[in-house]
Amino acid sequence: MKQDRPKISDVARLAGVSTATVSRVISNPGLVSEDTRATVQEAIRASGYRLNQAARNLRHRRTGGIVALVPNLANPFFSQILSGIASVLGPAGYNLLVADTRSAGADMLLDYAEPSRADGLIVLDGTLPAAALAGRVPVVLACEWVPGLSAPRVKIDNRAAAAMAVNHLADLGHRRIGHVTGPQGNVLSDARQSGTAEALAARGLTLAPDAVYPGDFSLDSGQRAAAQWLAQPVEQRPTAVFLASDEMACGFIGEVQRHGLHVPQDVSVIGFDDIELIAHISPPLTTIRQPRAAIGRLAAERLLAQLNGQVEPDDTILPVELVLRASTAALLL
Amino acid sequence: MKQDRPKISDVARLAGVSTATVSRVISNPGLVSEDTRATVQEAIRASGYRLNQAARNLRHRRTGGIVALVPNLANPFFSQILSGIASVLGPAGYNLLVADTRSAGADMLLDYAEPSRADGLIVLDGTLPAAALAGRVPVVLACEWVPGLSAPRVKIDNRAAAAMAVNHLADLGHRRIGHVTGPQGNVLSDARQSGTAEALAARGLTLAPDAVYPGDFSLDSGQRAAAQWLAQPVEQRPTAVFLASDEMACGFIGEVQRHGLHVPQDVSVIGFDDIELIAHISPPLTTIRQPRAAIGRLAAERLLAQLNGQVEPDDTILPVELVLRASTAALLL
DNA sequence: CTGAAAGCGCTTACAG
DNA sequence: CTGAAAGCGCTTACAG
Repeated sequence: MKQDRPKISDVARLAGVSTATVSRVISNPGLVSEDTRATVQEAIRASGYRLNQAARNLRHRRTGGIVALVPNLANPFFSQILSGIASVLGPAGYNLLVADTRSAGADMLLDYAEPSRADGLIVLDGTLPAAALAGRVPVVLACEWVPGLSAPRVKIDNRAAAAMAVNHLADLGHRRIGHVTGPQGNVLSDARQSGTAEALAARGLTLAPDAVYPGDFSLDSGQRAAAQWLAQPVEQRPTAVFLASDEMACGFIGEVQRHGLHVPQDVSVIGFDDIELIAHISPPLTTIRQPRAAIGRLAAERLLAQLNGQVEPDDTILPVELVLRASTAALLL
Repeated sequence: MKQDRPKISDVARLAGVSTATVSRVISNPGLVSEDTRATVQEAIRASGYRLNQAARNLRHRRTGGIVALVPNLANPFFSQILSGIASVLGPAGYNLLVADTRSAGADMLLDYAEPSRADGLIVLDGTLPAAALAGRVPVVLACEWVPGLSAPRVKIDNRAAAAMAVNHLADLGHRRIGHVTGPQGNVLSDARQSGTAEALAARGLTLAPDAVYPGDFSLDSGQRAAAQWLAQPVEQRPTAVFLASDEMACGFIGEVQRHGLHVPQDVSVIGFDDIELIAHISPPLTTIRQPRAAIGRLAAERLLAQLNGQVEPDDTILPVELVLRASTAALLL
């Protein structure tokens, strides 16, 4: 299209040196004498030369890109993680490519795990097939993880986090405690549900089957869980509910309020994630905060470390935090 | 790293043909006889050959990537737009690269507008300098736009959308109508504020200076606006407020409720965007819906059209929709 | 229909 | 410290 883009040979001609020297001035100036360097730099300036990354990458047999595989790009939960990833990838000279695994086919995934496509992968979707990812470009798993795939993981302790939520409710005197789960087959759902059951058991309580409401992290599923809860007899239904995501908690509270009941008077509600908005709803939501930006940053750092040859397959577990707001209260006797 | 990745010459040797023929089988099979094609395809299969995109791109003088320049990746507003963009770019064989313009320096932006970095740009940040973007790779502006930069725009009619909001409030009998603005210097803020003033004027009402509250689209700024509103004398302050974003509306409502007042009884509130969550808060928020996924899809399509040589510098204006929920009500006399 | 050869724009041992 | 030359892995006019 543009024949005017100067290339390295144009600069070389202008400066009266070889292309090798120009290349050195660009990528390893220490190798070049001060005089030559100045001449070349002037020629670069004068010609308006800009490095062609694609050519350099081909030569280096790398792509300069890192792909983030996200289950659902439209879900705001991931935007802050991406933001964290971008904040370390950019300065390190890598492009961040994003792909939505829900809308991409299986063959697309294979393409993304191609060394010619990306130098590494940050996988945020635990439902991907391990086989498609194994033995290809370096991978880091963030938040979710792919069972059977050995790769560094950057995550929180979901069991312990769930226990934290449950203990908070139990500390407030609640004994009938319910749980709204994440989607079936999701590693996070499982971990949070077992964490819930274990924490209850540790306090002599049980997670009754009719106190477990199936959800899928979405607002709508939280609303449906509330409908189920509302349909139960008052003396049987949980007085406090731990939901595996803030979105669900938001949907739950909205539905409960729509039926004239009050949070936390009629039911205490605790969520998970600490997405920004839920601090501003009424009542502000008590929740477990996940350090999303930090997860993104660390995942990116782990991947860069791998690319630089450091081998560190250990998991990184980030701390969560109980954020107390107004949606939970002591059980009224 | 891996010496085992077969290249086109390996396949050629295996099939007993030239590399040119292999290349043709891959990218233009019609040019090759059926027999040869079968032999080559078998050799590809047997060798496990996969095309090296970087090399093809260098040869084609393209990168295969489109960069989306987002003001703030952590803001959920953009995730659905990105999702729309990704849904058309993927099938068209392009990678979606994302960059956060807030965290990237000015020189980084120049890099992104490099033909060696990306084949095109989707700009979602109207505050970027036109000079940095002009005369470089093809650009499409989405949502926001850069004044003075001539490029196709995919957006809504922000003035008309603001008028829609204001008219709804006026139809409910409100006469003192307030407005919480977006950030200073943002093209959307300006358009929505003038739309508000014009619509009021058209009905014989005015936008009083003390009924304009400065915001920046964020939750916190909505909360601050509410504090300002609460500090005004009851008989002077607006009975209805139009906020330039849902996040601000959410912050506004939360603060008003925290002070014991009720929405919409004490003040009607209408937002902008229709982000998912605000349908589930109490009261559910009346708002103006922006078709975010469609904006993303269309922006991507316009860009692909440009890349294919179609010239169409016209703007695409997408329709908005008034979504009636419970946060607005008739003025009580 | 097929092949030899040049070239996309860089980088880097290898000499000197 | 610098240059000539090969090569990263493809594609595509040009011949035949």
